[in-house]
Amino acid sequence: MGHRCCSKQKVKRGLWSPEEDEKLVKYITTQGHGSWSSVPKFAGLKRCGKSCRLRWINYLRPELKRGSFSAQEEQIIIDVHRILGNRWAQIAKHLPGRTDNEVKNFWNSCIKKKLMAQGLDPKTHNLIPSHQRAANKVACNISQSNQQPFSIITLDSKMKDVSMEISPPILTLPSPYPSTSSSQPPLLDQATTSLPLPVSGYQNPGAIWNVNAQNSQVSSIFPCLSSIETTLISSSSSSSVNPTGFGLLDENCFWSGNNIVEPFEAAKIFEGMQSQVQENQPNKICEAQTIDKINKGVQDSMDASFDTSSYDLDFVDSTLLSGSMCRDLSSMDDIAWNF
DNA sequence: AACAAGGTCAACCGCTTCTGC
DNA sequence: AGCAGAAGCGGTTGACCTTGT
Repeated sequence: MGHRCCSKQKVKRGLWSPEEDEKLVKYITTQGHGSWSSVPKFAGLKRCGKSCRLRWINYLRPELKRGSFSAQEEQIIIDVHRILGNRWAQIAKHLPGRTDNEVKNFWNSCIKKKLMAQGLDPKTHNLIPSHQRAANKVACNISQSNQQPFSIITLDSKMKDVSMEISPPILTLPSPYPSTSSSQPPLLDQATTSLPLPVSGYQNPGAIWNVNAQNSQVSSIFPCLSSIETTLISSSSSSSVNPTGFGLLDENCFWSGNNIVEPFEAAKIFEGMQSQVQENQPNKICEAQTIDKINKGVQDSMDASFDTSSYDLDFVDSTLLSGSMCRDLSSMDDIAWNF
C-alpha cells in the first residue's frame, strides 16, 4: 500500500540511489520544493512527494550535520526529552543540523539503554523501583560516581534505596512543601535529589520576591535565567512557601494547591505569568503591581482548568529550557538539595 | 568461514494538524 | 463551518552492518 498522495501512480520505494539523490538535489536547489506533491513529477523521479520530502529533510539538506552525536548534544536530548517526551521534532530544533528521525534513532538505540542501565525510566526519567528493575533484568548496580555524565537524578549517600520508598513517576524534591500542611504530596524520607535542569515550577510569588542571597545562588546555578526566573525559582525552593501557591513537585510534576499538574500544564500557567512580567517590568525589577498581576495570572490560569489543547510547545522550549541549553553541564550535576 | 543475534538507521505508514478554499 | 489536500509528526519496519560464537 502506497501513500495516499501517490496511490494512483507507480512509485519506487526503498533506498534512494545516488542518481535519484542528484535529481532531487538539483531540482530543489534550483527550483525550491514548492508543493512536495509536484516535486517528483518536475524532478523526474518515480517517487511520491512524501518520500521526496523525507529524503530531502533527513538526508540531502546541505545544512545537515552528519556523524555521531557529541556528548553535549546527547545531554541536550536527555534534558529536553525529560520535559517534552517523545516530541522528536521539537527536540531536534535544539540541535542544529540534526533531524527528528536522527534524534529518535539515537534515542532508541543509545540513550534509552544508557538511562535504563542507570536504573532510570527512559519515559519519565525517574528511578525505576528496584523490584521492577530486577523484573526487567536491567543492570542497575551503578555506583554513584559512575552516574556521570548522565546523572539525571543522583542520590545522596544517606539514601540507601529511594526506589523502595516511592512510587514513580513522582520523586519528590525536598524543599517546596511546608512540613505542617496536610495538602502536600508526601515527602520522600531521606532522599536527596540533584536537579540538572533549571527548575520550572513556581509557587505563588507573593511570599518572597526581591532578589536576595538565595536568588543569587540560583542565578549562579542557572546563569542563563533571567532575574525574574531565578527569583521565581528561588522562592520555589524556599522553605517559607505559600501553601496555596504553585511549585515544583519533581522534574516531571508540579504542584498547584492540592493538585499535581503535568509540566505542560505548569508551563502554561507560567506562560501567563511570564507574559505579565514581560509586559510590566522591562528592567526585570518586580514591582508590587506586577506581583498582583502575576498572582492573578496564576489564579486565572488555574481556574481555566488547564486546557492544554492550545498549548504552545515553543514556549516550553524558550522558557523551561532557557537555562539548560547553555548551562555548564558539569556543574549542574553537582547540585544537590539536601533535607 | 559460517551463522546467529543484536544494533543501527533510512524509509515507510498512518495519523494528526495545518492551510486554503 | 466544513471540506480536501498538503505537510508534519511519531511509531514501526526491514535491510544492512557489526559482533560474538
